[in-house]
Amino acid sequence: MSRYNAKEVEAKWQAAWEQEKCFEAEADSSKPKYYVLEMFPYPSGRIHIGHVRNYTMGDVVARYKKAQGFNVLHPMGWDAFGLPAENAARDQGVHPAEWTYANIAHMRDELKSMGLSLDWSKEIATCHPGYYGQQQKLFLDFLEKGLVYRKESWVNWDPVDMTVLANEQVIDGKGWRSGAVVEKRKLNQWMFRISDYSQDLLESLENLDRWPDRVRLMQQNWIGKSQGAHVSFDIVGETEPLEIYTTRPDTLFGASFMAVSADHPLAQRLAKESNQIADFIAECHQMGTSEEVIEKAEKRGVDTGLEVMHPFIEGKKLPIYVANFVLMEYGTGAIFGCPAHDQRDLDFARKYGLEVTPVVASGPDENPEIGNEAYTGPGKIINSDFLNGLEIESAKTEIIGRLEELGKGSATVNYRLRDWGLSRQRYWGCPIPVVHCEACGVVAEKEENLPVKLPEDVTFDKPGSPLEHHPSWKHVPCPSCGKEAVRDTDTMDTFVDSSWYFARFCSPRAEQPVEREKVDYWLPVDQYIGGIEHAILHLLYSRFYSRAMKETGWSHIDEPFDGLFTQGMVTHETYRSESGEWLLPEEVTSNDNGDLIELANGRPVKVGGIEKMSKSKKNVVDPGAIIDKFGADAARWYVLSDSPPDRDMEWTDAGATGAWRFKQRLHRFVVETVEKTGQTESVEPSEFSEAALKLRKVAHKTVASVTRNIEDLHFNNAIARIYEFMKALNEFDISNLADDEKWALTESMEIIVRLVGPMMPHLAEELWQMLGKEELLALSAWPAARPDLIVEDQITMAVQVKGKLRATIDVAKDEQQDRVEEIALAQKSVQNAIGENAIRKIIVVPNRIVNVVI
RNA sequence: GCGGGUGUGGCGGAAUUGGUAGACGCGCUGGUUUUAGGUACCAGUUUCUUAUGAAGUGGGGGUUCGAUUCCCUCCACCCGCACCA
Repeated sequence: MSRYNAKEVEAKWQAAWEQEKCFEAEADSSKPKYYVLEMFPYPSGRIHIGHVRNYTMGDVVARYKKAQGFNVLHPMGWDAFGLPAENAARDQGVHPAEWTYANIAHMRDELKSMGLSLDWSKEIATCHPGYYGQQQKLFLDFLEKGLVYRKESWVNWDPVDMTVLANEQVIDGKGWRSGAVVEKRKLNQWMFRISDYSQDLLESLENLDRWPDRVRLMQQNWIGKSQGAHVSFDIVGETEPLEIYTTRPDTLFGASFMAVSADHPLAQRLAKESNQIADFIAECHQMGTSEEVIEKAEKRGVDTGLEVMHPFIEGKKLPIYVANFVLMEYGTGAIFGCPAHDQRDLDFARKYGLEVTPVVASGPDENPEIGNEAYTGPGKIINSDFLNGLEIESAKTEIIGRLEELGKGSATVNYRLRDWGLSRQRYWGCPIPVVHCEACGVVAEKEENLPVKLPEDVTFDKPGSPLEHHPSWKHVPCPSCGKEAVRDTDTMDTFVDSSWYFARFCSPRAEQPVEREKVDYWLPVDQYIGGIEHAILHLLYSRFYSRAMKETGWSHIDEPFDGLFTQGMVTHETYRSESGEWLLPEEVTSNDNGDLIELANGRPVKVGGIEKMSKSKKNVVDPGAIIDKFGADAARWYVLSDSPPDRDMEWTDAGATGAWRFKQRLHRFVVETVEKTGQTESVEPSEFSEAALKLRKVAHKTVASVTRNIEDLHFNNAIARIYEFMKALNEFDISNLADDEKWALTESMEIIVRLVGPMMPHLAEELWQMLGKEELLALSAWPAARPDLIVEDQITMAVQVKGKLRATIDVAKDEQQDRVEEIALAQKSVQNAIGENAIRKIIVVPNRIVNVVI
């Protein structure tokens, strides 16, 4: 028998699918649609195993849904703008466009070698003017609707490179290339009004019942709705009060200081008169813009010398500090500090010797000690005049009422979600299609001038943005008055590109952002698959974009992704040489003793932890090499089989080998069986032998469970069931087959090939042909499980005594309860375990378990 | 720091969601066949144990007739934190 040659077979079927245009989808309102989408990749140059895992999962769903009779849209594109292309331009002198398109070409080939059921006719790249021009059109529509506005906001500024840095480019407060201490700077930037949608984005999460709970929870917390209060404090000797936001107005009597952000107008004003404050603010501005850095930093502040009057405690004054842990972006940028009941405030108070007054008591103790831990739990209010004895919630209501009477505060709903700043001072992104005119101000580019294309002749040798430096690009006439004006030289955040690509796929070549009939048919995406790292920003921004596109008439939906699945990462062991250098897995082999050694020189290798694959630790495997070695089917099978799809999986060569072996085994089995048994009658026999019936039962049960497992995206379980089925097939004696047994065997072979189809499509297609099928497997229907073959009439029940397993009994399905008890008690091992003890009661869970309680 | 998650044999994991823990795969051990260079098949494989049992799902505690599953607490690792994508 000739060996299965994966390379030839895989290429053959890929060509066949392409020739038949199997996966090209057209909107067709007579058929039910199913839109499967995996998060599109950034064209970094090569696909990695994470991509293989992600796209294989999507492909299984796409092929399965197609077999179920759906009109399936399964497109692919490229998230092609972004920083790495500019870094490559700087480091290697290659133009971002050239670098990007070369990467796309290579990655497209790699993806094609995986045999994915993608509609390549709908391919898009966000860096193509055909895409970003339409994005500019959307932007102008949003602008007209008031969904975009300009505002000053903070950026990380590298004073040596004279450029804005991304958070990841700031390392320990310093620029990654220059090493210069990074400053916060204010720039005029475009913002999307996503915060106007806070309530809607929050409420609608409830209906996203095909999203993972944890993602919904993370979004809920990110939006961060809080019920609190605004409180005005009179500043001693000033006319303007200090306005704060708090979620704990009930702790107002425990206030011992006020704190404002370094960016608060009050701090800014005082800095002009006080060097100490100015210096402190300058220090705060060296902290970077990320919330993580701010929260982790030591709580510090400087006393302004100003004081406020406590609104309820006669004569009590509280000092105002400028503090590094107060965020200008949240609430009003000012707080009152209640150290006893907030950890940050407590750390701060201990550092500056401020008073700590407990106002919530957890127990009967009327004056609990506060050590170095703030008390944030429930309790009764103490030390708080008219609030004493109240529970926290009623105290909140009470004090807000009193504040309102005094005109010094009111109940307020606050959201943590901030507007989305989209301006980037970079070249490789979508130009913002507006012009700044001295006479007319900010003017939208005329629609007929779209796309505003990126200039190609740019250099990256100067610090700052190439668009800013370009000799002519930015100089254009004002679209309104025609006088000399300048383009906005900023480009859009790449999150904008990925916030509507799923809609563009419906009509990828349209001369407008989308064609309504197409998006009306295809959207929303029925199953979206991608990494958990996008749980918040990308998904939230896309949800906002859908709403904004609805408001501007481009779509009918609020929620873009009906079903969401977040897959885990792929990890690998790490290896180091004797001298401590990281080694690639392919540089490592094992010797006769099973110890790992370096392939090059035979020296021992130190094995490190299992970590997320990363270039820096070299624990990466190249999918191209894997596919070359094992074939695409084996690679696909392995990434599906090994771990639950939402969890991290560890890549091991042994695992891939196991997948390869199964592929060979299945191939050999079908080939040999067909050789021995030949063709079968197509008419189903009326009677089956016991062995044939047994096989059929396994086959149909497998259909039922694999179908359910794929619906639930539990691919690893589907594969385990297929392995069990394979075992049953192996046990089936194929010598001297009667006609009915032959028929049952053929049925089972067809079923296993069909079930394997979405996962190992090339092998399955090959075997399908071998079974005499004319139609492509890719176009044929999913098998149905016969209900009469999947029910069992005998059930094995467990018998426990005091919760410990003592016996199992075989009984008829749905056997009478007292009969079950009788059989259970008749077991010798059960009697032994009961011994002299009296039986207190017997619990019988039908068809499951008997528990004798003594 | 804040928010979210994960933890089960030597390894990846399963457990119909409160009902026989370890399905299935890998690895390993023994055997059969001899494939001579990722071979196939059969048997075994949680740990301890006086072979009767006992313990066991990251540690500790709790609820329950019964807990991998629910609650509390601690530990370890992972993801996100608004300019990486």
